[in-house]
Amino acid sequence: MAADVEEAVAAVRARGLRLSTPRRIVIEALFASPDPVSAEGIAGGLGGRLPKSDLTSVYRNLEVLEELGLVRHVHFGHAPGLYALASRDEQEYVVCERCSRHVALPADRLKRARAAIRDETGYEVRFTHFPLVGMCPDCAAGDGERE
Amino acid sequence: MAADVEEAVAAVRARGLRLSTPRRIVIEALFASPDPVSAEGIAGGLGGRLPKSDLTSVYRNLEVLEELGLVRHVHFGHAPGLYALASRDEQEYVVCERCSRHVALPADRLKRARAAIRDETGYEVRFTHFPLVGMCPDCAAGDGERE
DNA sequence: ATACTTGCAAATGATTTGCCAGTGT
DNA sequence: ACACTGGCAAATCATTTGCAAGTAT
Repeated sequence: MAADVEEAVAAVRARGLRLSTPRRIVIEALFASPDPVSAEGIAGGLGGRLPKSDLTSVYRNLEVLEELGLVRHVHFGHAPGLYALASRDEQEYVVCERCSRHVALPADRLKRARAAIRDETGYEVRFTHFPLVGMCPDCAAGDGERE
Repeated sequence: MAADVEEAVAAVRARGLRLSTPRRIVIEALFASPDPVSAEGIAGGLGGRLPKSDLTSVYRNLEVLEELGLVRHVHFGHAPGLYALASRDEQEYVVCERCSRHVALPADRLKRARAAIRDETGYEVRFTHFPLVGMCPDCAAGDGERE
């Protein structure tokens, strides 16, 4: 479901939405970023790789695309939300709250943890929208780095 | 470590800090709330139970008390941060991202999940500062409620 | 007396909303 | 043509910062 820009564009049209230039740029930006990007990053044109756009429109388009199920966003700690293609963001994240280094994990890598949480709480959790937070091995070992 | 207001006051003094009226009120508010409260809740006097205070001072005092290790705060989804006594907040939380219902868990209840995550990622995670997010049994069953 | 604190105003950062002009279909 | 969008300014929300006046020790 939406493996490239044209497919995403088609999905947008299929829902009766229009395809304006700013909207197309947002879509392209998402396909151009291997990692989740902030709205500001997209508005800034990914640092020159794409035309800049209005930040408000970027937010509004991300919202629309998220409703369509094409986009999703993650919150790393207190940082601004980061957006990514839903098709690509089947990953879960763990962030270090000391050095803010983060690791992306394939979808079912934390199956065991999820099952343990389900057993204990009844909740079906995911670490996609709000990632796991903790200490990375280095910071836990005592020597914090970065940030 | 700080089981009642006077002990907390003593801890503050022991670190060479002054004990002003606003600061004492923040401490009392934290002891008076069984659940985590927002800065605004404290400034509002917990709805009449305590004198109101200036929101800025509340934030500043919470910050100081957090540095002393007396206080800690949790982020439930996008909601404002909630503050609680560190001695009481050895709990971890699971929130439902649909109905926002949450459950507090005793400190070691998620031991297994934490261990699984440590095995898979090397990270030592805790669900105290940023809680677990997922779907509660009811919402997962299809019938969302509240909010 | 002298730092530490307060309280009010103003700044900040992320995101949203209002509103009217612009434009895709 | 007409509803959907864009862009810019202004609003919001939670939190922080500046700074002069107040006060605990």
